Amino acid sequence: MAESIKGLHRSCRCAELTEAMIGKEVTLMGWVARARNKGGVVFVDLRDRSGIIQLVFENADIDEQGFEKAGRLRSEFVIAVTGVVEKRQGAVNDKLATGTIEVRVNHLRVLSEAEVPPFPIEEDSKTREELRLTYRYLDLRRPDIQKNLMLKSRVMQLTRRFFTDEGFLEIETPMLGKSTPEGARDYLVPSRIHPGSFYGLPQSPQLYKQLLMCSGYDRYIQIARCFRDEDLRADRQPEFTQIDMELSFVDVDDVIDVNERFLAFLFKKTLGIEVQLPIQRMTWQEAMNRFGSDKPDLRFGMELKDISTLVQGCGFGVFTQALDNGGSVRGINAQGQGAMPRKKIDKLVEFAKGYGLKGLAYIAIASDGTIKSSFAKFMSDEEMAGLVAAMEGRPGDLLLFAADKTKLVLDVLGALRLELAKQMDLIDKDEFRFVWITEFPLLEWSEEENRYTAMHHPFTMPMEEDLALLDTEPGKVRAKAYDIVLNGNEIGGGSVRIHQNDIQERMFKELGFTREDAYEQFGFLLDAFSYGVPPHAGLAYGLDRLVMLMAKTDSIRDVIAFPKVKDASCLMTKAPQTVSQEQLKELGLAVDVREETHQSSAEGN
RNA sequence: GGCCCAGUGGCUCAGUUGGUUAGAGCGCCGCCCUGUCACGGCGGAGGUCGUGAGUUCGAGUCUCAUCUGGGUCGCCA
Repeated sequence: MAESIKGLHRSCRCAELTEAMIGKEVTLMGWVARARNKGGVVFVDLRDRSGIIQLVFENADIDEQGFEKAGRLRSEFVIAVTGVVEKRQGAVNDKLATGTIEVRVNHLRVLSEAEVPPFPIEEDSKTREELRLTYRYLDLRRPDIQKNLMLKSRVMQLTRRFFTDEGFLEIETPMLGKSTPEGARDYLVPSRIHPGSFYGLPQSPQLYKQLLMCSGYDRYIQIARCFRDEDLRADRQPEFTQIDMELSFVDVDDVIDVNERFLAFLFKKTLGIEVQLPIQRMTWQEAMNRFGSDKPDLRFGMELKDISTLVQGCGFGVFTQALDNGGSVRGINAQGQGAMPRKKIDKLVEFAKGYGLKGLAYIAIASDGTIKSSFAKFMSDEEMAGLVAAMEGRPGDLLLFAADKTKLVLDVLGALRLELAKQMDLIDKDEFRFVWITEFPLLEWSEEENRYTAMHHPFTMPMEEDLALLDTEPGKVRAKAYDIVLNGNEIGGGSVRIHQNDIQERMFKELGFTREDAYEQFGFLLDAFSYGVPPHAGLAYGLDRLVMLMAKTDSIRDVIAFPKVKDASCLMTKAPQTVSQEQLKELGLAVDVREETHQSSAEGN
């Protein structure tokens, strides 16, 4: 039976008690984490978001009825107790922050009884995620998730403090906006007042923040919810939060400067970590060549080597054909892996095939220096020795080579490098290694659309020194775009925006936009620019991903209170669901779906 | 859309080459216990093996399909 809270006031949270409070009477409220009934004495671990304190119930201190109630306490009951803080009479528990003290209870109220939870409420849960997400409200009681969400709260607070102190204004932008077909798929919201018309939920506040610059709010920040209707990943949710900012009268260095000071501030205040400033910078081209990635993990080496020139005219058709087709041949050296069993190498080959590569060539160097290779028979001994030398191969090393279109080769070796680092345990999990990636390509050739698309977005400023190339070799134009990368994860990115009409028009032309297309989609922004626009630039962090890395967890779901699962549904609420005919009618909508889709959402399991 | 992994009592797992009443730890329930803290002792309940079809004398174990969850490629300006 549940009792009232009437007349009771919580003194503090459980783990906020200290030895300094010994002798004081306190009132605590929380959940029963564990009850140990010894017959004549009952111990209860009381839990709240601060941690755990041990309660002692003994006949001498509490009335008969209260003592009997204490004996009936079960896990997850919500209780209120009044008692005196004491130094422990028995052994101390050094696993608890409050392990030297306990509260001797003289009054107990059961505020809420509880069913036995479907899985244990404990740190480092072993329970499968499916179940935890179905009962997310219970999962959220677990100390590790609580720590993550408290860290996220702190990050948001420090973010606001830092940028406010730097003269930024926090301004909200609409959730109900205009759908823009460029980029990710939009989530659409039907309009009741305009049947057949839809709002688009923001993929980011991009256009609004540029408008704010036009309006003179020269430093803007927002912790903004964003939506992208694309497939999920371990670090990707359809609904996520950005730390979004835009600055006027600035160039690349200004944005980088304030942001690296922000990161240093944030990591110092939350994790006590000193971020060395300035943060290293690397051009996109260098990152791709050395690491096969535009978000390189610099916590370990194993850099890629381009051996295209070396294998030119060699006897191995796979290599020469790749070169003939304009591709390249590159390799990595997995040091000390020369004895890797054939089966494991085959697995790596399969891994590479997953990216679309046809195969991997390898040279395994035994500890005595003898060579085992998948392609030695096509090469002379001198050529093989040359390869080994170029890869700095030493006895005991495993050299892996990919030959194909350069983009694919880089992709595969970049992924292979990470995979091998994981297998070889090369990564120091306690290290936080930042790097700015700069000078991204402005445009990217899209095979399926048969045109250039913006790598960042259509308002990204080309580098001045490349402007001339825009008409001749658009693929070679570099942009004033930058990403901030942490431990191989893109945690933020941004660019300087185009504020000159003529450049914007050339940009649209390269993207295959007619003047009409451009005005149809972005007319309000272009108009705004015609009334006086300051040079401006910005950046946005993926807050969830950033906190995920700070919390050292592998899943973004661990830092989001109510995340979606892989198919973008919510196991707890069962969203999304079908709606009534009345609702549809009011919106002027008719639903036309194949039967299969329609049934699966109705029943779970 | 493709590929890979997992699905056995409330939770986490085991289950040999397909073979009689499917096991364990934790949890749960009852009784006992005044210093435990992953408390302890004694006793007990609880599953037909995600679902469906098939192969077989016989399937948790093999085959196919399907559902659920995870990872990943494509996708994510």
